[in-house]
Amino acid sequence: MAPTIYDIAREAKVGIGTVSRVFNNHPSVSDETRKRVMRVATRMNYHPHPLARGLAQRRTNAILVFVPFFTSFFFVEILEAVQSTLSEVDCDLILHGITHPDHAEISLRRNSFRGRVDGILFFSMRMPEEFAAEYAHLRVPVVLVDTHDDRFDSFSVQNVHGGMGATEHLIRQGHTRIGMLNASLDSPPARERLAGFRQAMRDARLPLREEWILSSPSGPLDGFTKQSGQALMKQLLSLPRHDRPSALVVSSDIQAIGALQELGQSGLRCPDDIAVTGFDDIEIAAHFNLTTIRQPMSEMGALAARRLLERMKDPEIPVVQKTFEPELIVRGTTAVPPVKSTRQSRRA
Amino acid sequence: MAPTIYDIAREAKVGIGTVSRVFNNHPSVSDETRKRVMRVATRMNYHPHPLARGLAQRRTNAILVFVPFFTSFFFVEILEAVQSTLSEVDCDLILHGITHPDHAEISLRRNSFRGRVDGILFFSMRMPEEFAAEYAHLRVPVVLVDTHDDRFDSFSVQNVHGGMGATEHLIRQGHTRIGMLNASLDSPPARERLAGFRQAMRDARLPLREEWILSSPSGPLDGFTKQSGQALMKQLLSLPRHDRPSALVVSSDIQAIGALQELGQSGLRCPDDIAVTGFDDIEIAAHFNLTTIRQPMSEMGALAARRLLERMKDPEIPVVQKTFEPELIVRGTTAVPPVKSTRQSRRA
DNA sequence: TAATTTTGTGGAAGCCCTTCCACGAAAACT
DNA sequence: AGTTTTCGTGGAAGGGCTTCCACAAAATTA
Repeated sequence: MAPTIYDIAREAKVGIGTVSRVFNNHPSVSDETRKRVMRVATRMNYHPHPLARGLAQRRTNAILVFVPFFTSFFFVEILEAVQSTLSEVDCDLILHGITHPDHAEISLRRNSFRGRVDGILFFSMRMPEEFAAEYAHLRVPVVLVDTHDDRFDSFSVQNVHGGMGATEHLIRQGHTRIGMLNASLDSPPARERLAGFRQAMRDARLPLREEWILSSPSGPLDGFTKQSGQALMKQLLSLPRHDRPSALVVSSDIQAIGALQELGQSGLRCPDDIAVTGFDDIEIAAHFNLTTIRQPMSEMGALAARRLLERMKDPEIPVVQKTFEPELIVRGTTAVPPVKSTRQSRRA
Repeated sequence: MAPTIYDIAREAKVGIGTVSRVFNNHPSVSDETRKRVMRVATRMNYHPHPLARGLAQRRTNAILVFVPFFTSFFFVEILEAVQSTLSEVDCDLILHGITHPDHAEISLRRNSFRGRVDGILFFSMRMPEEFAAEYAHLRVPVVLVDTHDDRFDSFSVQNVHGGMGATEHLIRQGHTRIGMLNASLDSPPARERLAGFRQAMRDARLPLREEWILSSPSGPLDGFTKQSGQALMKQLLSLPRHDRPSALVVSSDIQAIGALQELGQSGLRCPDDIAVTGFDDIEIAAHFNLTTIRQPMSEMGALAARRLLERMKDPEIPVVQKTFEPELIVRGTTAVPPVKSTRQSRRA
């Protein structure tokens, strides 16, 4: 069997405490002893048992990450950032990919209570109240990203500004007849993006045409789907030609892509007939040449992970709520009509 | 603090052994006692400590998954499949996303030795020999996916057949002047795909023009990158116009996309000037309308996870090497020139 | 030189479980 | 009736570590 600390102690002719101290970089071990222990440990291929260590130290060196699998696009980027931050402190990442928001609860219940992990990183979903209350009360280190709760640190993007930014961009392009295709209003981000849109329109004294402001019904993924985008666009195109907007703010890239497809199938062109903006800047947005609002997912992931580590060190630090400014990424779907964009040459 | 088994035993007026038995569904506990213990446990919100349990049972209920982040495209799909399989048995997934193949070694060294996990799932990378030997010797349950080693169970796609399939498809389309843009020959899959290409060409008695068979130099990701595809295409296009192939088998989608971009920038059209096939069927392949060879990643992930669980139950079961037949997905980049494909309408 | 402080070390106790052995009571047998 | 088997249970031992207290030896101070 694998050697234990006792084996090393015996071989190196020291006490077990000393071996432990060597492996924890405790200062009060003489250089000579330390070297001797290390030599024996290397020879015997000794590695401290993580579970035993965790049990004794009352920590696990692992955090639980809840990500929705269905937002597969940024989530890779996020995970990458999170992991690279965690690896600096040798902390494991236990992944719980949630395929349906309701599963989050089950997943939380089964895991996470006591000692399994030292902290939780929770992405893009609302944490069920039962757990939120429990965690807040027990001071379990929890950090939220792309979602919000007063009781926990949270990192999210300024959705209102994003909605405004997209709208203002279209206005600057000369559009005055602007509509919005939104996800379900059940989703806080969707509501915020809509608020930004309305605000920008009001600020520019442009008319808000309610029949141009369409939202998904509540449904899977709160309507952040290609199907939803396609359906909403179809609904919009049922309006008579002369009574359509010339530009649309869409509440997510994935919906925008659905909308673009519908547009294409109706023989309409983007941006010539209708300009479109997305939201998120997911990987394929660039390939669709989609103007969009970028969320700094990677940055948010890294900062959130770092924050979680701090909170694990000291659970009493005050809660912070940080918001990020989204960034407008201008591409072909909002090119000013007269100027021919270069996207024509970029096809496969 | 959180209640322990002792607290429950005291409250329920039973011994600790009994409490433990209740939580492990041990049969020899009377119904009455079981109920009483459960009632107390629920009231006190008791949950067994996973680390203590792991230490005592000598297992962790966790497996380590190594995935290359750089293949971000399928990896989401894989993880989803793996996790859904694991969740059936309440096993945790510790994720090690590798950003660079060399990191795998560091990651393996730090983790995985002894008790941290019960098994390892290793994707798409060659396992460093040092560990392979160690694991094989110690009978650590290891399952490989999209990579191969005689000492471990492995699940991978028939790359040779994939290469042949792509080539044969082009031949059926009427192409006779066919080349290949390959990743680095350091990579076994790259070599196998090339072998398939050569085989198909030989079978069809078509000439193999070595100057049309280009491979990436060894480098980052073994040349499975957009940059590599772009560079190889550029190199190919440096041939005089009349001396170019009319179709190219490319060893991965990501390279194919790079190649297509280069093609576009040179004012050439696909498939009219040069037809292209990819490999993998990553998410964006569909958006590029890329004909490709699909790997059943999700299926492989699920089967691999299941196999790992079996091996964890019984490490002595014989090693199996399963290969999957890849599937040809025909799209626009190999459309027969005369027939106008529908992809023209599908743009944004 | 004696008294004090510092340095390095050993190992018991404790972290929270599981598992096994022992044992009394009840049930099933002579 | 006594004897054997079964059932349900208690709790010690053990899993491999950390941490703290005690203590001897060495270094410092008076």
